[in-house]
Amino acid sequence: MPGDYDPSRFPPFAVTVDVVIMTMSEGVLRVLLVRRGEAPYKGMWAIPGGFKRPTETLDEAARRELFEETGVEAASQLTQFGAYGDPGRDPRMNVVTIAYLTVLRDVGAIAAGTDAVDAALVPVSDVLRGTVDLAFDHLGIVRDAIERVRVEIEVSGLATAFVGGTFTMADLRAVYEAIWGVQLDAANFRRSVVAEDGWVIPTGQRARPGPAGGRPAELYRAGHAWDHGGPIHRGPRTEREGGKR
Amino acid sequence: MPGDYDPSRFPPFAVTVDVVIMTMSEGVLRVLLVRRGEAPYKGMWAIPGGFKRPTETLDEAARRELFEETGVEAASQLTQFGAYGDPGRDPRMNVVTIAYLTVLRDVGAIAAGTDAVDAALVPVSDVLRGTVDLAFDHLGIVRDAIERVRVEIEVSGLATAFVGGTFTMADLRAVYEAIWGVQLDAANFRRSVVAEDGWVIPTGQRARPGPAGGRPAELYRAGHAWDHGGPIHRGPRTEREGGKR
DNA sequence: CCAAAAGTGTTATGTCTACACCCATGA
DNA sequence: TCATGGGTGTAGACATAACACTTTTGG
Repeated sequence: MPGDYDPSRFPPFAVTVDVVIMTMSEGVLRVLLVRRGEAPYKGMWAIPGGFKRPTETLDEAARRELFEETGVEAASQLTQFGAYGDPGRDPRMNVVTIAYLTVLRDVGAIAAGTDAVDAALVPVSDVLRGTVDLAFDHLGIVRDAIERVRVEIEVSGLATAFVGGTFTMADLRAVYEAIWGVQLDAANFRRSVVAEDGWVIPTGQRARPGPAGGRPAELYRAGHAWDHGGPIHRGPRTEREGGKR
Repeated sequence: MPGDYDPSRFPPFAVTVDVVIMTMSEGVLRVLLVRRGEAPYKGMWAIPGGFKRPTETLDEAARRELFEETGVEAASQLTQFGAYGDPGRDPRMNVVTIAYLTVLRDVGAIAAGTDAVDAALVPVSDVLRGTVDLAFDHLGIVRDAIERVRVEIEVSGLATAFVGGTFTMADLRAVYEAIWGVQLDAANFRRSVVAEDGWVIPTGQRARPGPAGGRPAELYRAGHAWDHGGPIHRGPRTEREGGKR
């Protein structure tokens, strides 16, 4: 190992940054995919990304790529979740990619605006089921991103990134239900969130009910306590395989 | 962004893999550091690592580096936790490093055996306090590794990696207490661990008490349930800054 | 016998869950 | 007024924490 360390003779790699952009619309979790215009994997769907520049940090590269793809300046909530460097993952050369995850709301209009290449918000269930084929090892990257999201909404404030600046309890609850694939009791959900100050701040305004009527829901803003973990936790070790009870 | 994607003209990087090796001895959490023999940062402490080869995966590179440094074949429990690529983090060239974390027991003799360069098991408290200066951005990498360990022992079976093949309840409890910096009730700790099958398996043997006497403790082996999270959890949201109560 | 450490029992307190019930709105 | 969804109350199940107590060893 000491003799290996020769700076003049190291194997060169290309380093890229890929960004998994997630959003929720129509009650389902979706991922932003772009259609590739060149070989390899021409015409297939892929997650947006590009080369890291030597003068920027990895985080800066991710932020730049996100901006170039969507026009969104998401300085916060851009979290690195993995590195991928299997030989042959890019048929042309040795590429190591650093994968980032971010959550946007109202990405629909943005995605439609990037007309240089085709872009779409694909339900993650379709990706996981294999309905859409992804280029490179991007299927594995998206899979890891989903898993990360499932954890992050529990231990960080990621849940509020899915909803707008103001939201109802039902909006917020729908995020947890869609991502965890569970059904939560509306009453207990509300209690958990309102139990402590800092999670949500009532605005005094009301959302107007849907076409079927119903009591108008209170509108909240996200509080400051989400940085240290969310108020909602996954059911107490239910249905763990191998457990006794 | 479409025009950028020219394979013949990409910025080359060196890609390395660094391994943070942690262990517990004398009741304190320690990290394995090696002393650098060449410039830059000659004579300073650093975490072991080396170049990724184009023919191997990142995980394989980490496993190989670990083996070359310690002679240990740790096929499992080698988890990637971050990528670091700030410009200038290596003064000679553009280097992106992928950081891995592993936990070993009885690394003392191993570390002493690597006589090519100086190696030491340094208490992480010393590293965090800045008592030892680390090369490159390795201080930040170790900091991130500690934080990862604190989370992993709660949500995965990492705690058992710190103890031997057989261990007492006190051994296991000491791991949580040292890493979280808390004091746990021995009685309640025991109950939580034996509450469900799968965490620990009694061997029927006893550990012999210390010089001051005391009842000999039962010896256990680790069960199979640790893959899906440990039985011990951090106190219920105590001392969160900004909370109400 | 005494000190020390392991292990058990017990009880108070807190948290989670299910579900009954009331409130406010559109049609 | 009815249907629909929002919001509140509450009793039982369950989990946690604190600590007294018993057991088993070395001196």
